[in-house]
Amino acid sequence: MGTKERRERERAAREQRFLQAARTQIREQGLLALQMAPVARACDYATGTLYQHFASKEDLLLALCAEQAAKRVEILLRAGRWEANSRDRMFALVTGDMLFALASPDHFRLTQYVFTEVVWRAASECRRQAVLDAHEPIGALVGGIVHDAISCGDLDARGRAPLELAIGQWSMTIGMHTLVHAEGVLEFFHLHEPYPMLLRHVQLHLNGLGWKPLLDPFDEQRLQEKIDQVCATLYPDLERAGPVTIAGTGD
Amino acid sequence: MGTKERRERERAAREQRFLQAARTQIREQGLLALQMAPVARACDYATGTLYQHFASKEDLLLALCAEQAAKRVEILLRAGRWEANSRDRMFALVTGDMLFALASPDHFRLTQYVFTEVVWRAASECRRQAVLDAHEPIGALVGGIVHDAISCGDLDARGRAPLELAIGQWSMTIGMHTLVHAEGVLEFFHLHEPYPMLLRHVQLHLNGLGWKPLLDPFDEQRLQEKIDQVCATLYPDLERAGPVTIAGTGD
DNA sequence: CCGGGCAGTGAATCGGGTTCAAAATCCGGA
DNA sequence: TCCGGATTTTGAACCCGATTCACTGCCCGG
Repeated sequence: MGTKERRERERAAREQRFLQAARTQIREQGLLALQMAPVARACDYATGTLYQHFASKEDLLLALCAEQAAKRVEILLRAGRWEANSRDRMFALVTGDMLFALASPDHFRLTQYVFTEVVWRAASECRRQAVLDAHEPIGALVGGIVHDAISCGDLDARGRAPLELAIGQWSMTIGMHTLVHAEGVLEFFHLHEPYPMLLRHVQLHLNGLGWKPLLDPFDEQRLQEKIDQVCATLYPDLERAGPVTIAGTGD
Repeated sequence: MGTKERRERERAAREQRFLQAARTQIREQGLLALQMAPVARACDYATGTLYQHFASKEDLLLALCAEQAAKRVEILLRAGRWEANSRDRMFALVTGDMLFALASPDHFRLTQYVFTEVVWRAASECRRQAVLDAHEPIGALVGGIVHDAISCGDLDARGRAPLELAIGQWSMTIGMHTLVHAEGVLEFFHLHEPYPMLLRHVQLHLNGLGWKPLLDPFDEQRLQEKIDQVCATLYPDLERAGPVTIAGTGD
């Protein structure tokens, strides 16, 4: 009988509705104002029902994070599938991440919050695992690109594992997301256009690794072309207000 | 009369006691378990008195963050004063930050939490400003080092402002702190010894910038010497369990 | 020595996450 | 179709802890 199965499906659908409602509430009122009862009410369920899906408020936040992470992964996988040299694919990965961050600022605010000791600890073990699992493909993807680079001679591993070589890019990207969302910090130091700077520094770092073919990221023209190419080829759907421009005056 | 002045001094002293008590409570029970009433009680004051110093719990957290940031700045300033070439000073800065992070893991967990939208927004405006002000010297310091590098020819600015050139290092460092404190993430990707990797990637990035004198960070011997030199010269008091080692098998 | 004001107090208030006993619903078997 | 036990849903009550505020008593200038 398909009864059990149908139940299961309905339950999953309801969970989606809850997550959707939470997302809406966060978008409209901010993370700070998220409350459990209104989320349940918005879906025409009692508070208690919500707790059959999520062990706590933090648990719900992790679930939200995992769900959005899946979307992010989907974007990033495009870079992995791209028919281009290894360096361009690695760069495309960071670019995709940047575009996703610009398109979904809420996701990174949430992620930042979720990985905080206080929140992380307050969620259930299995939910934590789900968040990690949701991010796993990114590691595999990055590892794969580095591996390709090494085996085709674009990159000399110097005896290091793929992820050890990629962690510089990774932490730089995460750090920039953090800075962008740390309200007031960049303005305080008179820094603007953080993401274009990230792209430039990623190229610098790739050069430092000796990842061929080298590219001079201070050659505005070349760098801009590269970015435009990646955006147009892989992420035509993610360009919002306008294209990303490297420009900047440096004054 | 000195009455007003004395009052002021006593008030400041009390604030210190509150912060100290909060720090102790966090160290012993974790950030999650911090409660206002016990902090007040621990200092033999009523809850209400605590609120004469801090507008909210989050406000207290920001104050704690600002206070610890001052300590961090103190450490980092050593790198600025060091009689060494610009590149070594920049590297020493990141190394100092790493040592401070290892010595005060609580500080970075707190900082990560504090810069979160939810917490940041829940603190008072002037407290937020105080946190930013506490970090300002770091920007000045970094800017100064980059500036020196440019003017003595170690680094070609290519028309960029000092902080625009340093933001790569900065975001990489922040990102690594974030990764280190995101429980379970590094283990999940089988990455160990994050800070040695950070130091290596910082050197790689400096090479990418063409910041002279270049150094091959895959030359274990050389890199280790550099690290040892910095630690011994500038941070002899911060080496805890043992020296930082680059080693790593790369398998 | 007196009185006004100012800091300190901690019990009461308030808000919101979480629980759980009762009510409703479902479902397989007669 | 109807019945009774199992399962799910409900939402008001509970609990915890941050925050407030009416009251207390101390300090200081006159």
